[in-house]
Amino acid sequence: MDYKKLADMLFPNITKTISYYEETLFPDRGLPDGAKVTRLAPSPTGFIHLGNLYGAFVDERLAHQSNGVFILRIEDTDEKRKVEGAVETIINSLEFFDLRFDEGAGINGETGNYGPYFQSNRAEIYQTVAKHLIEMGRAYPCFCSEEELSKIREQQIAENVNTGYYGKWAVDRDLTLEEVKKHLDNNDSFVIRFKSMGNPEDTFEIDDAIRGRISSPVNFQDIVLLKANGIPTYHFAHVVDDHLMRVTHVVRGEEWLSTLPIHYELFTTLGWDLPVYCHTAHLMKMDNGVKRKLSKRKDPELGLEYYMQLGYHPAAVREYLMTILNSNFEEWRIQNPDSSIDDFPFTLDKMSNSGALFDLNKLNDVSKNVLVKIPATEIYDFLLNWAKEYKKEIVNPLTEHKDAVIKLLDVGRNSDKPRKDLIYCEQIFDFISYYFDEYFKIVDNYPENIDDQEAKKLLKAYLETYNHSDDQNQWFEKIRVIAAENGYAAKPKDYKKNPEMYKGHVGDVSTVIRIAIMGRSTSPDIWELQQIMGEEKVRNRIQSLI
RNA sequence: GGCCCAUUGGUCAAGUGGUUAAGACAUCGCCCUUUCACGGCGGUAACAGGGGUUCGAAUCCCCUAUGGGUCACCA
Repeated sequence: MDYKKLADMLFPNITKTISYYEETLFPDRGLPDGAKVTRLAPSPTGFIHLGNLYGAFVDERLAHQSNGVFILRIEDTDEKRKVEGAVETIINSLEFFDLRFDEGAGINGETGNYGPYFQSNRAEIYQTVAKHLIEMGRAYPCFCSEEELSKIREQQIAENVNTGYYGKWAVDRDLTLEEVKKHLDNNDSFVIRFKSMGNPEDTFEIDDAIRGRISSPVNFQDIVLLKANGIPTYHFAHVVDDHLMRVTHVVRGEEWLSTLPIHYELFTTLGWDLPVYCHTAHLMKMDNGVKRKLSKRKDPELGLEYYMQLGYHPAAVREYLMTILNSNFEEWRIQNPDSSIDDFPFTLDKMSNSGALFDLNKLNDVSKNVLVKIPATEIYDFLLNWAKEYKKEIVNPLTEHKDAVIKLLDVGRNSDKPRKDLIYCEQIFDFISYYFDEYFKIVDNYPENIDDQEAKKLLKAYLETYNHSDDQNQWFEKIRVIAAENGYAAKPKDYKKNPEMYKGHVGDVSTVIRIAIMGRSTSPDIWELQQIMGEEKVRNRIQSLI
């Protein structure tokens, strides 16, 4: 068989060679030792989720920690799945979470010398490599129709052998030049298949940077390299692109583990070095007592949009992700409370290889601790930007009362034991919403031992002695007096000792006041809040209840 | 079904032949305290099961179970 002739017959217009690409167009990057080149390679379906972010974070850290390069490559080889505007969505989402690309697809076109970065624009490159494989006798055209393929499949099932296109089942494997020519003249559509030399009995071993040594049977399937439209399958595109883009580390989900043998055979057949594979575990979720993979249909918390809508701070999400990415991160964080997350020495071998359960509780806890370190003015800006996008009706109130809001956000945060009330925007706004008259609502009930009449009496007394310029101590002493005068213990300890002597204690009195002013039975310090709200607002709220 | 991967408290997890089996979140109790939050102290709670190997196994091997992935001209 004259493979060269076959190759020219199939690809008469391909005149470039692999070495042209390897040496002239995409030469070695000349990066310092240890610099890692990684890539995020999403398909433009318009849906980017937490799992993507998780993997992207690994790519980003690997590249930027080693002075390497982080590439965005768009895997748009499947026309059916393309979604308009998806690339913009992907870039915007990743940027929101502070993941920056050095190279590849971008909002304003591509940057970098190893493009194009859209696979749909790389057809000539793939065809050059395919042609080369045909010349080697390791690829061939296959003219089988879908019907023929499913017929083969049926028979394999009937005979109880492995399904697929391989060995003696690969009927077009040894077509003669004349047969190929006849098909071509007939304008029959065809794909290019890889000619596998693998024996299903053989196994190979490979080191995965996350999972360690893994072994599996070698590939023996003649998988499709180029589809009928001349566009490559994922397998072929992965091998060609990652080689030519000089990618050193391939980070991808564990669903790719089972096709690793294909990639292994492709790389070795072409005589190319394998990248370091890093197969990440899936994010899981607890559902009715069983652990299962997060699903984009059933689980809104998988979508990045979910966190953006609730207004989680990107730094909090990153921080949380890092805690599940590297098991020693939390320990490091305790020792380096004020360091940037970028200073943490992220390593692949500290990554778990079993699926982590996504834990909203933990995210919230992490978020509290992240936000407590962010200045109130910055939180204000973040809150405002969030509102502009997701809760427009509060933009005006927020802007009009900017100074007060900043103070409210900062209450109790500037001490050795700062309050950690702030988690995410939706919750933060709720937390301070009582300030705004249009959102103020009485949601909690007075303590059980106090009825409406009693509450009115206490509030009246409070209003009569209220002096807005009292300091915190003077203010609270007055409350103790009111308590005592009305039969409440001025100190909770007194009440505890002799509960039968009192109607309650000073805490009950302050609760009544808190409810009158804030509408709820829990809040930060009343005096501080009153100072922020101003005398008029305080007096009005009390007045309206008596 | 074949093949591959995984399995330590409710969750994330440390652990790589000898540990009282860490720590964090959650939970519960106590303390601090005018509420809440913060903080402090303490408690409950785990090596999926069964066989080996070994003086000794969470750690090595085998089997079983469970969960996950994959078997496309999708990625």
